[in-house]
Amino acid sequence: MDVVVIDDQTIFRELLVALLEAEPRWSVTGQFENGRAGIEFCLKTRPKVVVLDVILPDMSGLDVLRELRLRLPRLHVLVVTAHARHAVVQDAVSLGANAIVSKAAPLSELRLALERVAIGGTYYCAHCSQVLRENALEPPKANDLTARQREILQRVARGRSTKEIAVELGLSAKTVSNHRLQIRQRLGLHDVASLTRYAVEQGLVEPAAGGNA
Amino acid sequence: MDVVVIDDQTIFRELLVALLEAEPRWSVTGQFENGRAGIEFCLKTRPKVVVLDVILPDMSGLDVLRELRLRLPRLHVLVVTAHARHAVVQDAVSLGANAIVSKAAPLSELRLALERVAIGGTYYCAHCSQVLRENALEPPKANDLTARQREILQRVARGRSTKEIAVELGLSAKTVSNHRLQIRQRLGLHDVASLTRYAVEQGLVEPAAGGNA
DNA sequence: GCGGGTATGGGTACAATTGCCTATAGCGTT
DNA sequence: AACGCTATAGGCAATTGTACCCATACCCGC
Repeated sequence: MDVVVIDDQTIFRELLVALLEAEPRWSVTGQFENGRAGIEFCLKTRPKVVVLDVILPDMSGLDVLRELRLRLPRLHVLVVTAHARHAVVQDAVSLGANAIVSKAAPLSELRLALERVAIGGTYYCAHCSQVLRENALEPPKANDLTARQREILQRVARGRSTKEIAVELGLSAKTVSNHRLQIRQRLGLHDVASLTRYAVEQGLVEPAAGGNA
Repeated sequence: MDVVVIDDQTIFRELLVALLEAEPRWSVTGQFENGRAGIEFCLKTRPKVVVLDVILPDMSGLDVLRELRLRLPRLHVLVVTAHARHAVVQDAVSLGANAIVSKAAPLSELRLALERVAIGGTYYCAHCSQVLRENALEPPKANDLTARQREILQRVARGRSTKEIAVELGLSAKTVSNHRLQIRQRLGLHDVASLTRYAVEQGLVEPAAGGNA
């Protein structure tokens, strides 16, 4: 069974390839550390299975997945991810990943997922299943913020004080304070540092500390 | 040769263990996904070599390294890191890591590093050597932080309060408070949000908020 | 219309951070 | 030996953020 591995962590990638090559059932025809080269190779050689990491240097693994789905609909894609966050898992499934496994899952789950996708099945690792269930149960806005809240959060993550935000937005300091409380409760993050990292992750602010004071 | 592996990415860890166990020269006596359990095991069993990841859920791999160095000076530690940033590489070397290998390096470098540390040698992967040379050439920048300050900053960026940090490091809350003041003055960043983004940029913490399962 | 969520404001009390001062001890450099 | 830097620790006052409570007003869907 032909397999292509796309992951930028070379050691991880080579370890995985070694594992696969050790079993006669698998044959790794190509391994790549960026999305573009991996896509080109898949278009040319049409492997049966692709093991795809989410974090790649040139593009997101989810973008790779989208492109592969468009041009090779019958390809089986197993997504592996270091950070099995809600948004990532949900997006991967929505984009048609046949399987998704967290790198924090035991190796046995990865093996199982490989066998499943090889025969056209699907597999979601235990943690990802949990995430999917939570997403399905809770209305989609569960971990989403309103536009106003994002506006506030963005400024909090830029280091603005409650007063400054109030002036910038023409509000009472009390209103901003209440918004901040709402945000913290909704996200379950009760300190500025965690809120900031969340904002960085969501792309609301750039990690660069300087330059935008 | 007894080896202990400490890495929170289970799949990576198990792949590495499988690789080591496949060679009679190596014997993996324990594998752990957090720093505390790994340290306890090392203190009890005194292995020859520890393969240590920098990113761990409970504490930084560099903190683990410091503690292991204090209590088991003859232990050989091979540090592996997903983000081979300047500060991380420099700190690892300063703390006495016998080898440091980026996860982006080829597997062959990891094997080589293992063989070197097994006989008491050292090894720095190509990229890490490059980083070390650059650090050596450039005089320490004015806005660089001391190891202690980075340790504090890392915890601040993880959302820890001054009190919590004091308890974690066994210091007075006042000392931590003074360190925080020093850090803010040196970086010219006078709020937690900016400090957090700086820490994210420097690779001291991951942007992921909350538990990064 | 009525309930739910959002946006807007206020009050109050407590916890935490901040800014600035002091001081001692260790460590390496000159 | 003297100096500078770091790490340690304390005091004190002001500011800020937090966690609760409350109210009004708007809009949307049932």
